[in-house]
Amino acid sequence: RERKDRLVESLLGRASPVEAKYLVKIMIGEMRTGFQEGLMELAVSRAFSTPLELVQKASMLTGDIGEVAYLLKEHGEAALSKLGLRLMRPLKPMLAQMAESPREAIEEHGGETAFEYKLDGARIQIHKVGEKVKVFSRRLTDVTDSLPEIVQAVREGVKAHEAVLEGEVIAVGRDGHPLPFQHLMRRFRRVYEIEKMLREIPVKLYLFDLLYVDGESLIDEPYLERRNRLSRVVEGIPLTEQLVTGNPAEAERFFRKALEEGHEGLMAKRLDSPYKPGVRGKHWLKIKEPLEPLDLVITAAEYGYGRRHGWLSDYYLAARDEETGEFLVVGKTFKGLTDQEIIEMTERLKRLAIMEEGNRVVVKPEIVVEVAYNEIQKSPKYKCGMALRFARITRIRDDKSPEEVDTIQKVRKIYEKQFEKKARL
DNA sequence: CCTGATGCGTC
DNA sequence: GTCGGAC
DNA sequence: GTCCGACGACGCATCAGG
Repeated sequence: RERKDRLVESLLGRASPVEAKYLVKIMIGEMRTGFQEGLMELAVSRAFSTPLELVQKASMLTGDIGEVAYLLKEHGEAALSKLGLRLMRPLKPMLAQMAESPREAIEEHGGETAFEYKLDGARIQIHKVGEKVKVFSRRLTDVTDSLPEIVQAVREGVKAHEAVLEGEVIAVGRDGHPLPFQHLMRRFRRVYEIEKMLREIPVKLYLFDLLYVDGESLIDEPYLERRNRLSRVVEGIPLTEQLVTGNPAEAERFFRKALEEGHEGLMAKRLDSPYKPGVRGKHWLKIKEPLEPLDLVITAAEYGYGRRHGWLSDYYLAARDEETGEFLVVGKTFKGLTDQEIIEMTERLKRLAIMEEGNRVVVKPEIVVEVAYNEIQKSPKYKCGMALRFARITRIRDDKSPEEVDTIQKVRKIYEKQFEKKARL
């Protein structure tokens, strides 16, 4: 510790003020310069006089802009052009945009599309060469060791010598129903006691894409072709439930069925779309449905950072306990308000301030907001034992008084209702 | 050796 | 992961 | 349309400090 202190001290001592500022920013990992991978790709493209598209493509394929720059410097443009999908080296996953409804997805995709169940788990990319299997997470970290049963399933169920596959891993209960997402997290990046947890929380793989098989890259093949090849290459590993349709009513029924079975919603995939690594576009759409909105009261707020400096932009949301009359926090959010609304909210909250400690201002419970969210999780952090997942403000309810906000008892009822569709540990 | 805080990844 | 804002 | 930063919930690993 002392050695570290001294090293940092001497480094900063030798730096100019501006250098010191950025050294500290690097050390604490808060750059906030607006400079991220997008601009870096542009910079690399200019530095080596290489077309931007080529740099972007290579960046997506390797998932590593540093490596792209290195390749360009050492081997030139030719090395990038012949860069393809490489076994045991993960590529960035293709991402989806939001859509409101199955109908909207059908229209966006030109009259017909492929719907798949969207499972509430973790995305994985699997590389197989013979008996050797590697499993990568969404951000391309190697999670092979945490998921031995997935490795085993792939060895047994993928009937190809070489393959790159994508799927979702979820935690499942004894009845086969999905467990809430938080249980999966107990398995996902675990290094210790893997064997013990393996029995406690079983995980299950559902495959949905095939990017490479026995020497052949499929990423430029259309979705339907990849999906067909996938179904022919696996045995005994389930694929995500799928329905190809142009009928909005049929699609809507499929959506309801997915939700009824405890899943998150649907994906809609354009039938002729190639696999575009790292791209969040309209080829893939995700459709979810929030739970019934809650009216909650703001009991405290925190000052924001960066562009939100000086504004109370992060709000504690509370429900009323009808037994004690107390307001109990069920989550925090900074999402949903526009800059203008945050400024106005800051003024109102300052007038209601009761106590200020550090970055946090405790306020008189008075301002009521409507809040959307996707799940109620069991919480080790909040007193009431529950927390909203992905909470965001959808409306300021100036027509409601704090006495009229929803109760903890109602929140608990919604929490319990989730287990009609999901498994319990 | 144990515990609470922090870091980092999943969503 | 969601959302609003900048370009 | 795309990128970016503003930060939410968990849970495990790791670290600092008693």
